[in-house]
Amino acid sequence: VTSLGGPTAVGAASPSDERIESVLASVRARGGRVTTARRLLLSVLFRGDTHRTAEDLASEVQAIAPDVHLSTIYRNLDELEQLGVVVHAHLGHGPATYHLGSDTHGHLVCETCGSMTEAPADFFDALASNARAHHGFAIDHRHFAVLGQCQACQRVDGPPITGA
Amino acid sequence: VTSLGGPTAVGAASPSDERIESVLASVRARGGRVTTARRLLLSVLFRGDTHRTAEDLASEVQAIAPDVHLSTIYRNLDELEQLGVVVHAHLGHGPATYHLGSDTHGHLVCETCGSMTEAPADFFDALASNARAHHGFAIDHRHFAVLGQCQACQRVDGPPITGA
DNA sequence: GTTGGTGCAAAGGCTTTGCAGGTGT
DNA sequence: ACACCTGCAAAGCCTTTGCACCAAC
Repeated sequence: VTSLGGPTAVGAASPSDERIESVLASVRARGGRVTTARRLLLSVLFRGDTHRTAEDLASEVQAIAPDVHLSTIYRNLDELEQLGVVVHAHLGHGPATYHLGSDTHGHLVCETCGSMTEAPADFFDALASNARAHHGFAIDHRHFAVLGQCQACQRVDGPPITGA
Repeated sequence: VTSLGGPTAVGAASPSDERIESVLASVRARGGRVTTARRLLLSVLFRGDTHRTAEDLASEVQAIAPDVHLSTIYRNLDELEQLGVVVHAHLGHGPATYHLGSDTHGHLVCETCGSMTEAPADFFDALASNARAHHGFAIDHRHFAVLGQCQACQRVDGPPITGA
């Protein structure tokens, strides 16, 4: 079940507004323009739950500006990823999910029921050490989920076939 | 009667022939038929390199029987996966690769250059313990690769911009 | 003869791209 | 004014599916 990702605590002035403006400043500095689609996407990103697909985000943007096209969302997510504002993760088959670059957790995804659990970054420390020591390889535990089987599905699948 | 893909027509039986026949016995036991495509796919699987895509395998089969269609390869790989003979792994974006179920290694894939390194199963022991202890989750380190950056690409990307 | 497998073509799901016209600076 | 960005439609990539014929048992 979900936990992390609730809206930030309410303050006098919305803290996401500051973050949005800060990102838009980077966009401008890079020669980019501040468009409605871009601003809306950012506000949706900073406000909502984590683990949303491009289509989820598009729907939320389109609730306010119905003409914003899915391809625009993809293009903007791409740019935001280059700026380090968001990262996308592949949680098994199906569409990628996007979340804020500040999130450092990984994901455990059940191959049987599709449920997802967040895994703190330090779950991956030993694997990271092994990869670095043996191959000089720096793992990125956020990009692809770790697949496997959740507790509930292990119980169900466990006894192979008992006959009918 | 065709000799195509049958047990080696001339000469002593090879070790893969035995394995092929053993798999085909399981297929028959399950009510399946032994077809040319199926036999050829198996011989290609047992003979060749690991980490081949469905299309790679199709090409190799088609070198002998040009009419075998890619969709037949997919269907047969699917069935072989249910029998535990093969597993497929997603090595980042791009097509899945298939290898023998007896392979237990995982994969480290460079996000920058796409190079792939095999990681022994025990690299994942600590992660597996964490996942089990904290979430009762049984990881399957073979299904999805661990992404990251290889040594060479870290050197190139590492120093941001050193000028000319 | 029955069942299951196959070739082919078409669709499916997710994402990217080409283009012509609109928009921010 | 200029480059950038956008909406739209179409393509692309990998994989699955529907269907009629054929082959294995």
